[in-house]
Amino acid sequence: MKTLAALPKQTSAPAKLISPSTAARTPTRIAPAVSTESQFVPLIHASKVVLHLRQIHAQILLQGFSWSSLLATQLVSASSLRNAIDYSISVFSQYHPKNVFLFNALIRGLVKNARFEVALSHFVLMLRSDARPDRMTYPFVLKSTAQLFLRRLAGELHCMIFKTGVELDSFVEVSLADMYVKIEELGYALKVFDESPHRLDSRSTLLWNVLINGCCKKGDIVKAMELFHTMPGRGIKPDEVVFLALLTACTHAGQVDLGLNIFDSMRLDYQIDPSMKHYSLIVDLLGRAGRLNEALKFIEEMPINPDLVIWGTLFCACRAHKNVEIAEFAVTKLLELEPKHPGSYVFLSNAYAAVGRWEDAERVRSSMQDKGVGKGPGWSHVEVDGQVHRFVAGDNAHHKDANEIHQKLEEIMSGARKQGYMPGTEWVLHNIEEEEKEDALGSHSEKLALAFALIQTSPKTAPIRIVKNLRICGDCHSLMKYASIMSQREIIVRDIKRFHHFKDGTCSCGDYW
DNA sequence: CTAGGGTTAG
Repeated sequence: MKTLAALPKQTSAPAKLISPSTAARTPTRIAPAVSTESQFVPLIHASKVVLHLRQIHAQILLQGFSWSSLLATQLVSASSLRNAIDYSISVFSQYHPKNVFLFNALIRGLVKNARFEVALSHFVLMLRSDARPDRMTYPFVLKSTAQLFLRRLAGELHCMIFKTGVELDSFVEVSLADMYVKIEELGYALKVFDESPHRLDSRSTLLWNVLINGCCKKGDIVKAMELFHTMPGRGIKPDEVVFLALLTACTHAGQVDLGLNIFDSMRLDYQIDPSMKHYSLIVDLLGRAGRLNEALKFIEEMPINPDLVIWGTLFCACRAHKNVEIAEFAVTKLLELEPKHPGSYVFLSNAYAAVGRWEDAERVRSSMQDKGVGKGPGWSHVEVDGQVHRFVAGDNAHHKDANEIHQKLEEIMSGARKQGYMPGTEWVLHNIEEEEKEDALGSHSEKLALAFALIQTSPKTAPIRIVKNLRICGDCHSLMKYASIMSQREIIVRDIKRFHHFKDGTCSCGDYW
């Protein structure tokens, strides 16, 4: 099959294509390119499946001369949004020369599909090409950098934006601030915020949310509340998202009453209807603090029907506080919801296991795998010398340093045991998503990442920074503390909820998270 | 004459 690159380009040979002799022989080919393009664009947008896109692609190929970067861009963009990122990459690589639109479409698609490393490598290709990154490029590049915790690149990108005079519109600013939040440089995030001409725009709620969320993630609820309270005075209307951040922070800080006040204020002072997420945060807030009866009462008085997350949250709280009675009630409710909610498997399986119904637990677990509804494996990554290394729970066999990592892990664990570390088997059953198989405890992805980083980096250098896609489990949390003592290193884990700083045997979250 | 965008939480 001919590749797109091999086809004559419309701009390079127009004279030849419309010459009378050519036109006479191939009359269908003299239609103006513009009309051909405009004919394809809506088709691409209307395509629901990748197969359609491939058919359109083939059709465009048949009319080779009207192939344009616009169509290529549309194809790349449409296929990436339909979960066919590999097809996007192949269209992208076939079209030359690549302009800024094409690069942007691909980078955006890669980010939407969580292929952050690949997104960054295409950004590098872009820098080496004639296409110059613009204000549409940076939000995605910044997002990738943030996700991968690449602190050095973060600064370089900010410089690049500044030096090349890319317009700092509110999108770029939000992305910049959020990147600094995610790499835990709250000071820089605040600087971006303070210098933003958009921050007092009534539509700048997002920028405020990013900052407040940053404070919450770091555990600085005082600063978060301070920022929050300055919003109305500046004409910024808090939205439902900022309350999610604040309530989560209250839960992590054990500030139950503050959280309840914020929840009331959200409804009464700001007229925001709580969503299911807000309700489950309150259940978590009460539950974690051991106020289980109140949590139950709260659920029963909710104006909407509690979903499985709510019952699952209550169930986890009951287990932590060893309240069998309410736990069983929560399990009953979870069972009632089972047929309707394909996402309930993790909770349900744990609930069965907790009441000793191992066969049911196993049945749920395997049907979860059959239907492919698992939340995906836990993974962690860690950066060493600018390279991102990713680890998946229980599976480091393919890693080239698998033996060394395993050995190092053994060494850490036995050292920790001497200092009082007890492998926390209760976490095997805890609802920390997918990683709870017994043998997986010793090979959780964050442990693998830690061992790898300790091998690869020399003592007393920069902190080890690990990113984890789920919440860190209690056993790993405990081991990290011992590891921070033995290695004399600072270890930072950014999990899905917040930052954990391990130093000299303690964690910044105060073990309540 | 020009396609494409940011916060919770993947």
